[in-house]
Amino acid sequence: MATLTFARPLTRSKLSEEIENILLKGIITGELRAGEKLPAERDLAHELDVNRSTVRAGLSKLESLDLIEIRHGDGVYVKDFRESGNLELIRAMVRIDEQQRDSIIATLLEFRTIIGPQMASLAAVNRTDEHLANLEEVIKDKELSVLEKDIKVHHIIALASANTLYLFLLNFFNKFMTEFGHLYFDCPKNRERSVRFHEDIYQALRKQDAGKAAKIMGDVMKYSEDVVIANLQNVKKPRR
Amino acid sequence: MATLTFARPLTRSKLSEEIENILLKGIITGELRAGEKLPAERDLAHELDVNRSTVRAGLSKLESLDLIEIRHGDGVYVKDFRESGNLELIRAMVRIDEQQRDSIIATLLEFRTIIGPQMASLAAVNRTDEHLANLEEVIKDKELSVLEKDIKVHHIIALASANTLYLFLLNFFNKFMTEFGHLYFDCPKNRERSVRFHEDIYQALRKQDAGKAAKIMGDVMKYSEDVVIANLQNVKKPRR
DNA sequence: ATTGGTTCGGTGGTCCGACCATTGGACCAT
DNA sequence: ATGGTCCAATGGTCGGACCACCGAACCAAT
Repeated sequence: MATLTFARPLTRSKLSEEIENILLKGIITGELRAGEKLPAERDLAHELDVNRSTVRAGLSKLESLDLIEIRHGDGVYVKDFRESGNLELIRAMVRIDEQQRDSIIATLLEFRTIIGPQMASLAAVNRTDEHLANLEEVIKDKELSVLEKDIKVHHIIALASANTLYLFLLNFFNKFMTEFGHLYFDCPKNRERSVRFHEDIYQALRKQDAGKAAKIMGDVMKYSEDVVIANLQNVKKPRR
Repeated sequence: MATLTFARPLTRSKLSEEIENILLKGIITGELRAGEKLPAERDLAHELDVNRSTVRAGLSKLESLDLIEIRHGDGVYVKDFRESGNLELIRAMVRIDEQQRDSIIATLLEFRTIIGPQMASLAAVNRTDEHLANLEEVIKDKELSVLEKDIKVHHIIALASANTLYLFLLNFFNKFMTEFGHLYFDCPKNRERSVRFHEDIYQALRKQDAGKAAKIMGDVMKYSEDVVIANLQNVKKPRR
């Protein structure tokens, strides 16, 4: 049976999301400047030819991203996303501005190289037998692709580190991996490298050897960083 | 004139935010388990005795936090926040579960100690004359408190690093600093330490000395980490 | 001239009831 | 067992109304 791995789930956008994206783009590109006051919801609704509820739904999302400030009785104001922007905004920026995609991914990978060893070290110390069992189960699971395994392995390590911050940072990375991981895992050599990593890190965690865990993590992070960055440069579209 | 520095701005909560918090609490505490299906919006509205629009506003926020998944024509499902939670969720968790507050703040500070030097190093290399001028202006501004200066100084350093990821991570930290910074800056000795830091880091950026910038940042991060963690332990409420 | 109260128009927050769009399941025909 | 059709449930959008709040303008008292 054909697998259709190439077919991404289609995203039929909701109207409110279109509103969100219109304003989002305006803010990121700077057309809507920080401090500027947006038209009233009723006016926006009329201009964009949608209902006020729909506008409000879109604005609500932008407020969650800390890109605007909605003041009851006053109005809606654009914030300076350089001061208030959070990590979720990075994903939105990649969606809007494809120009920046490559450099952002490279930055992410560098960052992972910095914090990965720290997280692995913590995990080696704090891991429970249950974490170890879960890890073994994932590694041996024949149903999973290497990419899926890799994401789960990292997730278990983050859980084992018993550090909420690392866990949520990793979730952020994983959302990118799900989207762009193929850049790395399409190559059999890289898949082999990951399988080896999974086994090695498992042993390090089993022995609770923090130093070894950190080194193993650091090495594989550096390796993947180099590979992906090289890939990005290869497929980079030429700019005049 | 009295300053009222003790008076935090009052938060008159919106109804939709109460809905959000009710469900948020349920999810974080585990009462609402991952995968579980929530009652239909119409039923929720009836149970909570608010309008369906209000329920939708609350659900929309939770969706932004990636805590629930809203499926058109199907229903609303609880996600596993350990897999999907992002940094913004940490702030929500601190708001809901005060028990965890101290350990989370400590974690944040440790983390800052790890990435701070990296960011300072990048800033020393990539800073422009404009960054330097802004930095000087902030440091010399007599109107600002040391806490306000410190936040602005870090923000300029993050901007100078020319790294979107660091910038947005720092924004996240700053939101905590605005709330809990007094734990550190109430003490005159710590304020002096920060003033010295501002001057030193300015000089390092001026000379574009990456190594020195990293060391200066690392030292002050470690210092503040130790101080705040000691403070947290002092004010910790005794448990049973 | 400054301070404090009042009014009023504009704006976001909530409510109501209706209809549209999509989904999942039941049922049926092949 | 497969695919088609229909239906009830559910989220998305709509229009219109009213409430809560803010800011500016104005007024009143000192």
